[in-house]
Amino acid sequence: MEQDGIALWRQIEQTILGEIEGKRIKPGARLPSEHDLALRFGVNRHTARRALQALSERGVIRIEKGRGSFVESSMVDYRIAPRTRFSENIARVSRTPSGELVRSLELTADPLMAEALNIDIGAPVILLETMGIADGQRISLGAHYFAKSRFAKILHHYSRLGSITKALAKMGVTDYLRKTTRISARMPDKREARLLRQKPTEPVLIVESVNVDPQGRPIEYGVACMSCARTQLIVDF
Amino acid sequence: MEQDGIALWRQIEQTILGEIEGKRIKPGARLPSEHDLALRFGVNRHTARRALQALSERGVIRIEKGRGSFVESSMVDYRIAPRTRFSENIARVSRTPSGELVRSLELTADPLMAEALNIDIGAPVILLETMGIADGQRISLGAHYFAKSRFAKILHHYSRLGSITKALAKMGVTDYLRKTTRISARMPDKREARLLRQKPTEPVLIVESVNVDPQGRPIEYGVACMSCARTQLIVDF
DNA sequence: ACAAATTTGTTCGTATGTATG
DNA sequence: ACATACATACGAACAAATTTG
Repeated sequence: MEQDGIALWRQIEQTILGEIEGKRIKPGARLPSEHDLALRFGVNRHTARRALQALSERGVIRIEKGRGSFVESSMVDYRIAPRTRFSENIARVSRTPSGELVRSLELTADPLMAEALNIDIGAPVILLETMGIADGQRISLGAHYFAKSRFAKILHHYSRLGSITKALAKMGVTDYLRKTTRISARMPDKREARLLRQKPTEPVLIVESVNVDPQGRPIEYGVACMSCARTQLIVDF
Repeated sequence: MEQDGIALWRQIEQTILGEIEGKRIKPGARLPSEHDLALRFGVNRHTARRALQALSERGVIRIEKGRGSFVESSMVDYRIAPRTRFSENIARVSRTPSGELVRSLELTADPLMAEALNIDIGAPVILLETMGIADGQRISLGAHYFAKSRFAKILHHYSRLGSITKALAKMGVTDYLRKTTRISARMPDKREARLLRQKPTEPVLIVESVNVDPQGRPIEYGVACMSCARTQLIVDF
């Protein structure tokens, strides 16, 4: 049975996952039938089936009764580097990036925002909530906080340009970089799951970052909530 | 009530969270009672209670009936940088690091391992599974894969030294750095939840990395599974 | 319209190793 | 040391959906 401490079906899962991630099986392609996989790995059909089930739970494949198992459109590698920009990030993997404003509102700085933006607690803050989309797939729900004192017109520019980088450029910020990045994960609330079109039983990655201008002054405090079935963070140094 | 699009209790949750993360309320300390918090924020006790409930679900505080709410021992900031080492990482935040071997076994390289370690599929691989502990709290369950051809004696050295960095040094690898890092999240399986002493309903962060020597040759392929209630990843550039 | 073949889904039964108390 | 529960793995059979001839 389990000769080397790792369950057979897990090994099979890993092997197939590797073939999918390495693009040796392409997105949309049909996997061999359960029967064939069982033959190939020399196991019972149940064991092969278990591996497929696990891949399906990961969102890597989709199983259709009577038809077979199919590789889902691949995960987006979201690169985190000092100059991460959403649109560049998505464009690099030859996908069509698009942003959409979910809502925008004004509020007053709570201690977290105040510290990140280096403003007083209670100072006015503008929040832009955006949906990041790649090839029609909803990738991230981002909350972007700006000090109103400096970026009062951010909403105006963003709604015309559809890009935070471009909106900031209009306001004299031609360059900025990532100062801190904190990554965690949790279960989504109902609203997040609905907006990201994902199951509420699947976790989301939370990426918190502060962007500063070349002089080190805080520009933006952002909290992104990413579907972890559709994205994978890649850290570049 | 919800004057600016974000529920009151969420704002209170954020404010208290900020105070906890900023160490203005220290680990182990008792929070003000629900009644006092309600007075402070000018809301009904139920609203304050909702915020506490949310913090408790996040694992940030622990609520004891009839006694009060207490700040859990704080989250560990786990830094990811080119030279990340577990023990240095934990020592920096003045905690006691310790490692523990969960199990070790030999297996043959699946496509994922083979690519990462630059060896043939099916080549012998040594797996060390370790538990990373900080201040008695279980932080991470790490799977470390080494090519047996080069690191046949890794288990021998690790079991005497209790540190992978030191074991590698014994084998001539005095320096190594992180080549790639991929971060994702998922629900833990039962074994992972049990070993990490966490609820199976709480997600785990998955950090996959390849460490290489200064010449760029792969040394170790690692997959760490981290309790995301107790850790937060910080990316440093 | 129908039959046959293929493929996934489900339910029995049996056996074994591992973890827990 | 023992009993119990659980996950793993194999085997056989049949049901349900889909495709093909």
